[in-house]
Amino acid sequence: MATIADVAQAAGVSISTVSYALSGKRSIKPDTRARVLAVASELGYLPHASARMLAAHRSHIIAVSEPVHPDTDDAAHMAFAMQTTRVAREHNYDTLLLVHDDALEGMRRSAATQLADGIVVLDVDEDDARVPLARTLDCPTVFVGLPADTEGLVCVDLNFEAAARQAVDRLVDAGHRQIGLISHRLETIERGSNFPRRVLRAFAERCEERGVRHAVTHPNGHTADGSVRRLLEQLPELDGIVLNTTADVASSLSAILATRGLEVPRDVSVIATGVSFTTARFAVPFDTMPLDARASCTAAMDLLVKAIDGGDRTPRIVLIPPTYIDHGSVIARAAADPTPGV
Amino acid sequence: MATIADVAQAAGVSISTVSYALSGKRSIKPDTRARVLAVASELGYLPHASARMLAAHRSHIIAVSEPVHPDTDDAAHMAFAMQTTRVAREHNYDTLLLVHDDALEGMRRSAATQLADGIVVLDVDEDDARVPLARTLDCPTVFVGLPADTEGLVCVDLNFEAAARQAVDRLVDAGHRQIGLISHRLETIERGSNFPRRVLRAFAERCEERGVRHAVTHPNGHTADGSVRRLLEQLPELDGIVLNTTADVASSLSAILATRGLEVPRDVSVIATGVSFTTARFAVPFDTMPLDARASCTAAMDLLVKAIDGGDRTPRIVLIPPTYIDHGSVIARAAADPTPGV
DNA sequence: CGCCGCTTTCGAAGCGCTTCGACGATGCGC
DNA sequence: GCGCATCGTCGAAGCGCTTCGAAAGCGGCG
Repeated sequence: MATIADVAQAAGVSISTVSYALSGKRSIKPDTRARVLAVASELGYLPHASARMLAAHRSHIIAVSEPVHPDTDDAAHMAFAMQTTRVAREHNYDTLLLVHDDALEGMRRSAATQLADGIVVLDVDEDDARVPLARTLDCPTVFVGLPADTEGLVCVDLNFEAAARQAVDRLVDAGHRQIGLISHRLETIERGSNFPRRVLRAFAERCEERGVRHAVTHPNGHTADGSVRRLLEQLPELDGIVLNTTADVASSLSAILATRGLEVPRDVSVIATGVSFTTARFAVPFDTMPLDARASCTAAMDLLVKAIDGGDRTPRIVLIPPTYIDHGSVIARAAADPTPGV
Repeated sequence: MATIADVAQAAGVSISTVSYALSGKRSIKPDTRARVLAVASELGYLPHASARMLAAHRSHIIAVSEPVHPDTDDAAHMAFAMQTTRVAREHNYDTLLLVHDDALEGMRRSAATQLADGIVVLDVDEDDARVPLARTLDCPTVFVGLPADTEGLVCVDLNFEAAARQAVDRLVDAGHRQIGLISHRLETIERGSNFPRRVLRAFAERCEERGVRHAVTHPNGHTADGSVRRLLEQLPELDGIVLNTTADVASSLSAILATRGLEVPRDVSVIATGVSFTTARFAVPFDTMPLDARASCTAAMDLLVKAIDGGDRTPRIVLIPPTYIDHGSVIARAAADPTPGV
């Protein structure tokens, strides 16, 4: 409730001196500055948010656009929203949450009213309506995820292709010969998130390059049983599984393999790749290359702050290299063809 | 980018006339008003957020305090944060997300800088540090959840006691004689959320009143197997289960009962009560009395808006009556003692 | 000694909006 | 026909802050 005028009066200086003492934008004699700071903290002075915004042409607020579809993975979304908020605070920004139908209108509104200094767009679809909108807004915007047309945008995403390739390489290097990919449900893929497709493509290409048999399946429901059955039909000697799917499907995998007498990693090695859940607490923990909300949001916020404060709005795509976390779910296989070498 | 001065000039009226035409706070001649509105929408005029805040002493922003613990149920939290945001928009408020360690400091800051007009406190613990803080803030605050000491607070919560009693009554009325409650993990309860305790107490009391055998168990991990075993030890003729637990435990229940030859509802009836997940897509959908984020947040926002706009800050506790959703997981039992009546 | 340049501080002009008081114009009753 | 109430509009005073330009004070140098 104390205003800058109260502080100025109590410290016996002018309002502008207080302002400069607190912001450090001009040099103030050290003892004056100390006195001002002491008085300010004594009075519990905090600058009035809207007055500061109005005068400084900066709100220190970042809008977070977070759409919610029926098939939304709430836990994953939560993680991204939370991390965005946390990282924003580290840069001294607050976050305004824009959800649902309001995601578009909210972006427009918070940009036009200059409520937000910048926008973070989460859960980007291949063909996302927020892409053309962002181009018209004249408000720094960072996309977390990769739309089809990235012309003029700043985007951050996990390098899903690298993650898929690395998973294949790990398995092939360890002697696996028949590798299955359990992907996302078809409806999810059709709805537009593009990373499942990127994983699909990179997985298949890498398997071809490395010359191993491979197959892909999409779960129907919330468990992996149909997927396992279909994989085994195509790959009778299935010895490696790459997971790029939801938590419920992944967590059901061990038990379902067990019903067929298959044990992880004794009979089948498993690697999760580009997934947003942690596999550490599964009955059998899987090796994983997580889609790490913290890493993505940190990178996104760095770019956004650079755009806001530094005026650097050059379009760019930042692909975050995947990290491999070993939980022991991959073991070396004896060579499939046991003819002695050379 | 257009300012109110641009609109005024284009419409040939003064700034204050534009302001009144748009806000409706004074009467303006209909055709003047129409002209102003036309010009405003043509110019795409939207009032500058901070200028409006500063002049009107109102930010139209509500802070949402959402702590995140290690054992947080992300999906449930997401639902509450999203619903709060959605409902706030219906009242023309935006929401600022305060998470984690910043939950306390953020409340203080957004109140002191008058960034927020009001605060919604989510996931309230029995002994929540945000309670004493709220009492000092002089910023309208609504708690979603019930702390131990509600003195002077405005709180909204599901009537968990009524939900527990109603679940017991349903089962007893349908002839069940041995009812088990699967509660939350002990660590969750000890951490401080109080609704599990309220359910425990009301469940036990109601069972006593109705004169049925009952038992309570807390899961250890993420499935219900230990809980089912312990319930059956105490209640060999277990014929009804009340669930007030997490989604993973609940979703594992049918399969675990099946391993003991028990089928829902043929052998055991099940009612979920005060849970934040939906049971509709379970293999066997359970009857449920959901902890409905939408209902809680709507009620909370109504109270908050009343406090902000109407100045009505009278402390009160609003308990939301539970709704029973029938999925057919409860069937009538033959009377345990089959002596023919009268 | 006077001038210059530096440091430190101050005054005042906004930022774009809301809102209060006032003023001219119009309509009514007596 | 005059006074009075009412309606519609306007001007100006803020809201609390940032920031620019300038003033004041001071030491050093020619």
